[in-house]
Amino acid sequence: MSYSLTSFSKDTFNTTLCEKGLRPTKQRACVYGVILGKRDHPTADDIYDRVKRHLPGTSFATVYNCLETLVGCGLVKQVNMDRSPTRYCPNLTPHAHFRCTQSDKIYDVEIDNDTLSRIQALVPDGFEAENLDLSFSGTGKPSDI
Amino acid sequence: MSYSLTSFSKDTFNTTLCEKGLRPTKQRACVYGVILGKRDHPTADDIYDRVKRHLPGTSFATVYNCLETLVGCGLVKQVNMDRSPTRYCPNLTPHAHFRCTQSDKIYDVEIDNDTLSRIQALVPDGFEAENLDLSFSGTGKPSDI
DNA sequence: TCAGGAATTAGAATAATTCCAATTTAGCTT
DNA sequence: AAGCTAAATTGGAATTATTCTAATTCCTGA
Repeated sequence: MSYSLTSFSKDTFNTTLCEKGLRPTKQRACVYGVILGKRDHPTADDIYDRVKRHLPGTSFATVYNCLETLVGCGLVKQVNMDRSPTRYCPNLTPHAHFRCTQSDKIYDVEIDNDTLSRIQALVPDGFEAENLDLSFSGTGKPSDI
Repeated sequence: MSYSLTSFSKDTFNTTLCEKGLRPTKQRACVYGVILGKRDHPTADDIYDRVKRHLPGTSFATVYNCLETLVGCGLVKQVNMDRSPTRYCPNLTPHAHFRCTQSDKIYDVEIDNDTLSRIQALVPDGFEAENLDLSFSGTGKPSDI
């Protein structure tokens, strides 16, 4: 296999899955590996292509299954922008996304703690937010255009 | 027709469309009317059902066409939460959304100007945000659960 | 009233994702 | 090491929201 998880992420991967009673299979490792390997917010389709280069027999269903598992145990995040295909992201820190409408590229946007807590403070009393999603779209880096 | 636009919104509707060289047809008025009439963030499907009660011959394609037109001229906003069907909202002020994962209801969440400008300030130099989307999900009002 | 573009229509097509039933695999037990 | 069992994977069918298409109908302004 030409993809490789660093020993750190291999460890995170194994322990995170095992803690939940899930098996660290080669398909799951590969999906996780390709997401970590090229942090370009790939779609399931992109991931499928990349995974097939390492594990040619892999099916689409497996890619979706693996993604669901990885999202479920918090190893990767889903990024949904409008109606476009879901993208996946290994950046687990709280951050926003910016989509360039011209290149369709997605950029991570840091959220400082102060702004983050102000955002969280918007949630009215009686509501309990488990998740927050912040995204921008517009024209991105000059190099994209 | 049992739905009715207030004279204010009828006026907004007519002038906004006419300004863009678009026709204020009865289907468009009806779609706009049902969205204003029950501000519950309906899906295209919901809107289709409601419109059919007033204009029985209306097709799904028309509902989508009308929605596209209304969104295009800024009379309503699209709300996309995760992968669920697009919802529509007549609240044009900058606001966020909260989805209760138990009832699947969507609530508008006000964003004060101060927080709004802090959020806008997150966008890095060289990027120009035309749109911002902020949404929360979690457990909503006790009455929902 | 008539022409011509705009809007609507029904139904087919598409795209992303999920489901399903059958097979394979991994991780125990012995 | 062999067998067992539940978990994971597989290919293909199904689903769902949405978009497309080509034909028809409707407005509007000459």
